Amino acid sequence: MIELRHLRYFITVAEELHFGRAADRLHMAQPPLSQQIKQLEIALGFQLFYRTKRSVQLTEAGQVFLLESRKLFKQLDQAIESGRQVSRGESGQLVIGFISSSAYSVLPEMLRSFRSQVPEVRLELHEMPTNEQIEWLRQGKIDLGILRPPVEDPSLQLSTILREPMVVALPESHPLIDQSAIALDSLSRESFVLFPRPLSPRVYDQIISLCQQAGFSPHIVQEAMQMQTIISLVAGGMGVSIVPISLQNMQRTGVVYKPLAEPTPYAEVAIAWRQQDTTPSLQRFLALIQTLNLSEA
Amino acid sequence: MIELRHLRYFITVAEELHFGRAADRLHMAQPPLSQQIKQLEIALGFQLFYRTKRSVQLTEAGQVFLLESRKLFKQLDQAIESGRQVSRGESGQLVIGFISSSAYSVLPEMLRSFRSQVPEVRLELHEMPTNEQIEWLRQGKIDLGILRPPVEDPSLQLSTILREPMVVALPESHPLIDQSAIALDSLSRESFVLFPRPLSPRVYDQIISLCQQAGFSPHIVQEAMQMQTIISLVAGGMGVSIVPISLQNMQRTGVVYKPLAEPTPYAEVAIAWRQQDTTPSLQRFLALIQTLNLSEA
DNA sequence: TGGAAATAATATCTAATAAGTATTAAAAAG
DNA sequence: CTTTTTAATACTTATTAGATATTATTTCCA
Repeated sequence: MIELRHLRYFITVAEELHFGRAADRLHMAQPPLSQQIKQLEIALGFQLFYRTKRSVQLTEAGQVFLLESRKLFKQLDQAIESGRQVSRGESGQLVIGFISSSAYSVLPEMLRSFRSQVPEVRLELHEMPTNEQIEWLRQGKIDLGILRPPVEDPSLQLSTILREPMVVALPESHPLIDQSAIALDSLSRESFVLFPRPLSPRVYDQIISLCQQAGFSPHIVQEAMQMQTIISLVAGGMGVSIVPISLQNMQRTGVVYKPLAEPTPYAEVAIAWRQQDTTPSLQRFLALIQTLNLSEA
Repeated sequence: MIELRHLRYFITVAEELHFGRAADRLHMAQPPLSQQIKQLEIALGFQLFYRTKRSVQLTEAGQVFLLESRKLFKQLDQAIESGRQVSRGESGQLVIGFISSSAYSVLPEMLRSFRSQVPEVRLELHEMPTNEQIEWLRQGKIDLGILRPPVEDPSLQLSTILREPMVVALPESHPLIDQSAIALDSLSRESFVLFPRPLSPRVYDQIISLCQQAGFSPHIVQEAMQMQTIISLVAGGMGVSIVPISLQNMQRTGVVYKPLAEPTPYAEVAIAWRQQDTTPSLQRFLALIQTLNLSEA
């Protein structure tokens, strides 16, 4: 079996063209050097040197193999170097999952500052709902999730990065449009467009419970996975909705957002990652998020 | 000291993500495998795996190093293969870059004699200007360049193979055609067709400077990358030019070549190759060129 | 829960093999 | 023709890769 030792020895002998001197340079005796070179020649299947009893010369094949061997060591050095760089977090990649609504709030700011401060790390982004993110985090398919709490899984670590108030989204033709704040009970006869409960059970239940307190059960005419879709449905007059305030950033025409008259529920956004997962890229991302004030985004 | 053994073991463990199974595949016991991997990590200076007591995962650095390690073995195989080929006398190929004008001077003779004396080496030829050849030599895309000095790069070796006088190229309808030699100042009102300076700054500057000495700055109406094109433009009456004498071999009708009355500048042609590059094919080519007398070509 | 199974690490021992020593054979130098 | 140089061979020693036995956790399942 060929080992790097063989190549190191070969290169030295090829440079010295003298077994004795090469052995000196390698801090070893001459006979084992001869043996190792012979071993290499047998493994390769061709002669590296023309030897007489007194002199040593490279064969043509030996010349070619010398160049290739040197290249090999260069490449090894480079492999080690790039490994070290990655281990120091000076390059590498970070795979991130995010909920669609975060694209209108925290995500842009996070990406911008990571890009500018850690440009050597490649980012890969996947839009997906919270429950799917949890699964992908477990399987190691993503390194970081931007999602809505709660997350029960104890192997995942969680940090809340944003608490945003919920607002009412109305079609611009709606009669309540002139009010500065909407009382919930004025919506008791309205059709509601909401996200499916599994997407964010906590926020969903908050909304339902608020309506209950206002004395009615909301009439849900349509569910949609994506916040964008919900907003589009509202714009199309399908109904009203209650959504996180950051959706305002979408600038969708045909929709007007109004604060609630009642004490507002808050929708939280958190980041989640595997507890044991300590890739340098991730560490840097987490450290950077600490420094950001995302609540205004 | 890192050995290929370490890399073989690492690759297997990385593929199995399981020390026990990896050890099986390697026909060895699990403990020494753990030890060798640990040894490798110490030598590299970074972790390759995240290990818990029960599971193994590649670190980011490990992922990078895995790819690099595989490349390394591929390159080793290739090194062995090309060594074997050479040893069987099926020695590979020689890739040559050449300036277009050499096709009318040194190149044909070089190729003919190499072909006849070293038929087992395949030749690959690329026509390209000097500056491009230098780049390709550096990148190892060509093994030998036939080009115009100067070449500054210290990693390249140079040998001049031809010094040829420059002559004036005139359209055959030109009034000066009856003169046996052309005095430069008689061209002060002429339109010139020349190559772009970067192609051969030394020759270009020589021409300009000669004109200056004759008391005028040449009026350059057209530049062309290829000497053939320049000659065609002259034949078409676009202007006159000053070109290496070997262009006569082109036998282009409609053009007449006349020596200069002034002391002639010489255009040199040289061969260049990587200093450390000593493939047998190249060596033979270089040796052969020594034996040729190209100055008459 | 509690115990069995799985799994990587550690400690210790054995065997393979790399390296060393002594010597030989041949060639070159004087 | 002797001395010196040099690589190869034969044999011994030292190193270290690998094997065995065991341990410490963790996971899985009853």
